[in-house]
Amino acid sequence: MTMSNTGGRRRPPTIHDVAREAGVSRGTVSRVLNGGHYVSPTAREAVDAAIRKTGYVVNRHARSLITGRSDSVGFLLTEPQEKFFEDPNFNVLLRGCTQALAAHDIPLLLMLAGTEDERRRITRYITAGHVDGVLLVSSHSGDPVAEELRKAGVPLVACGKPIGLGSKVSYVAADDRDGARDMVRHLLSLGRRRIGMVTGPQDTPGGVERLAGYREVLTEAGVGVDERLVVSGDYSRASGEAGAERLLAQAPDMDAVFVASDLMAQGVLSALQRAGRRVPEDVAVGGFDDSPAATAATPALTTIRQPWDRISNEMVRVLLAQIGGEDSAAVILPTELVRRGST
Amino acid sequence: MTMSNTGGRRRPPTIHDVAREAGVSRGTVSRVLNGGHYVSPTAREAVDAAIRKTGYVVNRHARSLITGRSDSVGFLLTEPQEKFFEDPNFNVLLRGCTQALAAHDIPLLLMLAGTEDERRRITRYITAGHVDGVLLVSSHSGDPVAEELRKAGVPLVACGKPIGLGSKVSYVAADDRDGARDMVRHLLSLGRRRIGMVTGPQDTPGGVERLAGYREVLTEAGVGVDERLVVSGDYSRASGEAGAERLLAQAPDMDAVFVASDLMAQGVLSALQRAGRRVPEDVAVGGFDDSPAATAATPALTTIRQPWDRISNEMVRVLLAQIGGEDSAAVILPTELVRRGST
DNA sequence: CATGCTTCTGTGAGCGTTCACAGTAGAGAA
DNA sequence: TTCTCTACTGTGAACGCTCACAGAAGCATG
Repeated sequence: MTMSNTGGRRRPPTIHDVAREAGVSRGTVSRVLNGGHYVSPTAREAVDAAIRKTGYVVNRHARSLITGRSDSVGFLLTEPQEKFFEDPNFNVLLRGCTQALAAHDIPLLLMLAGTEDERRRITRYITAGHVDGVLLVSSHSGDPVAEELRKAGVPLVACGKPIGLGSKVSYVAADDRDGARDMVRHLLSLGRRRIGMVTGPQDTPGGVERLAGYREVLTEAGVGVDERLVVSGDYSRASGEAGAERLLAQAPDMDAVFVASDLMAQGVLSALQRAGRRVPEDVAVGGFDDSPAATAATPALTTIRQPWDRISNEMVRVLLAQIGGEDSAAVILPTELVRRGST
Repeated sequence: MTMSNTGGRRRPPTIHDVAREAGVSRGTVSRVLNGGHYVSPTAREAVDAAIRKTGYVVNRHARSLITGRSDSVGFLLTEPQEKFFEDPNFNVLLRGCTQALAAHDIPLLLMLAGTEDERRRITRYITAGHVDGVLLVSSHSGDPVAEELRKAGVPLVACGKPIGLGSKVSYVAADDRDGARDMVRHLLSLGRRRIGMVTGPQDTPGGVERLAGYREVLTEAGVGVDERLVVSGDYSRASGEAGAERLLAQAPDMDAVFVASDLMAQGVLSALQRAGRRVPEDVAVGGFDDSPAATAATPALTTIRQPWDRISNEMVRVLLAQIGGEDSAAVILPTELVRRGST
């Protein structure tokens, strides 16, 4: 037994201790630790045993000092944080990324760039090389922090297609346009022809794409787009409610509505109910996201599921590849129509 | 093609470069960087200028290697993660801690101990000294990870009083018992006497304390506790709904109900509505948490606000103090009754 | 026998800091 | 003068690791 200190500070074993214990040199231990080429089976076994016996864990600081890598990545949120922290999708994303990184033994550093001061601090922290790469949640256009990171050559993967940034930024996104197309086709297949839409904000890629999908399908189907059937929202419940009211006023004959988020769709349901319209009999309602709000609503929402678990996995995969020297990449993942009571 | 120097990898300036630029030695630069005792004004000025000019940022790995500190802390969640990531309180807590730490220039590492594998990895990571301390979210009893960290002498601050752990673990909590007392007193002051309760899980400190407060006030007031008026829930919306149904069956004359979380209270509202009871006329409903669910409910919930922003700040303060060598501490923060339409 | 190749191992250097210590200069006291 | 004290500065030695390189051993080939 090594000397033990009651409940406190014990000097952790170093690679040196392991080498001595295994009867080999530091170099051999290091080789076993990384990759492990050119190591004899006997040496490897001895080292493994010594590691187990001593409880050795590599000192990442020492390693980072020489490799230049930090073996950690940042999860950067530059959006207004209240909004995102209330968003269940964001939570799934954060959780998914943390777990995907954990599988590679890479810790995730949570970075919230709210105030100007925080933005500066975080930018410096990242460009100084204290993380190897950044997972970026900042879908809206013209983000100065992201732009600066891009310029500094920091490996970067955005969630959702970044609007403001140069084309060289990697991103992973759900196929918003195709999802919207699916939903509108679904509504058409139910015989609806006066299909309204409550859009998302038009400075976000998702908002733009979902509207585009809506327009495309209606045009292709020969139904055409009636601009009185299109109103804009900001993904909030309240804006869905307001949007539905405007739609009912502008186009009382509306028989379906595609809402760009489930949360807004909840608001739409309230407004329709207040106006005495039955869902789905009078008006079919389609949401987007498949968030908890979708199942909590009455009736439960037909919606488009975004593959958040796959998105987080892909973001991590692409980021690690980029850290490894590969080129930037864009990954677009398919969505899925989930049919429930509202259509 | 490999990533070339077009916008990327330049060797960052070291303390050496700064020293040369300022015409002083490494030691002096280091002294300016930390604390800064025994540095002449001229030297300090020269160093500051050189730092600005070179854009120097300290290499944390090198620093950590010698100091033994990592200047980072972990935010550890050992609970089932789905549950927590859906909990708005958890999000506020995570955000608050991140920001409070950022003010000290300390990054937060998010650690999710879901699978057995992850638990082992995280325990090793932490006990190896890769973080200086841990903010712990694990209110339920008998957490093996937390216990191991405590034994290893890792600075630890829990959110909510940890049940299973030894008394030496620091924690910060809202005054659950006092909050519950406030709510029940409030209901009594409205003239209600048949006050039911839907409790939280009894293996969490919050669940226990809220029930205790309920019992205390009713006993003190001479009303007494009718066990048919007490049912247990698990903080989920569904369990609130089920609990209300049981209460209505066991005690149809119930004229108020204290629900241990807002989410459950939402379920209670649904059940009461279905049973034809008006809120608050027939049955007054009091929640706990003041989460978004409270204002989203109809009618809006009277509830007990937990001071989550203060909780996160205190957790960070206590943890940093403990890392600095101070003793463990327990901090209990007052709650606040928020009156809305449901009472 | 020398030469080359492959597979494996040990060694010294050095990554960028901090820290302990030694040293210097100037002021004041003996 | 000489000594002491204070205020400041410079210098090696670490910290624990990886990396490049030099060697050693085993085996086939010239």
